[in-house]
Amino acid sequence: MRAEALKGHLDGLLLAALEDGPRHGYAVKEALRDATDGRIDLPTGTVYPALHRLENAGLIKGSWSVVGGRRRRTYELTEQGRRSLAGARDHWQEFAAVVSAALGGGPWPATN
Amino acid sequence: MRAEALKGHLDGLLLAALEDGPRHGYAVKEALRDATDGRIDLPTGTVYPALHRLENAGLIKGSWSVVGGRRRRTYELTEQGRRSLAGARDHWQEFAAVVSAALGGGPWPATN
DNA sequence: CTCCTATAGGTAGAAATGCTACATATAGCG
DNA sequence: CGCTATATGTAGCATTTCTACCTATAGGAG
Repeated sequence: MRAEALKGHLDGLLLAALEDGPRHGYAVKEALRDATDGRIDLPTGTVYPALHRLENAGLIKGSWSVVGGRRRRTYELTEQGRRSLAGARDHWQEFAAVVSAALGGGPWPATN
Repeated sequence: MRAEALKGHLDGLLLAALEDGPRHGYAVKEALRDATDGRIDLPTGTVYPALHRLENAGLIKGSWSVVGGRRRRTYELTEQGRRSLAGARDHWQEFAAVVSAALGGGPWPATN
């Protein structure tokens, strides 16, 4: 799947991956990959900066821990993040409907 | 509608607007706006560069004319453009299905 | 023990793409 | 005459994802 197609929709997906409970960054990447049958397999250079962005925006909150000798930064949704996720779902629905209609091909309005 | 959401999907929409026959740039913009009930109302600074990109890529072919004292550049799909449009539709279908599934919320696979 | 892979986090710089703001020019209406 | 719609265009900005790197630990293969 052309990954650039995600532009503008990744944040919602990352938030959704955290909806069921806290996860660390690497687990978010894996969850997204597994949930989409491998079709969305983000490079780490995309995941980590995106999580930092979301944290800076106050949509998720991270905390350090050490598990099995490896340090982890575990993220969870903030209240604002939950609201943002709900908004992302609404926007996606509208966006998908509009693009599907326009692309799918019904007759286009006549223009001179 | 958040306009950045279009990133990566605009080309397909522009190609679709030309599927039924040639149109000039301004008409493409209007057709897209009318077909989407005003939800996709692109600024000219988006439309014209995008059409130039598509022409450079060989997906559309433009030609100058003068109608009512105004110069127009009329575009039509090339064969390659038609194939690209078909591909864009396929990619959109898959993309929309994957994002809808991941965002829509079924249970996420467990990860430690 | 050493090498390789998976796990875990990260940054720097490039590439793509849509937007804002501006510039130009004609037609037509009030 | 000025304003709006039509018609095309460019320059530079902003955002976002990607590629290519770097660091480090755990654990299995050899």
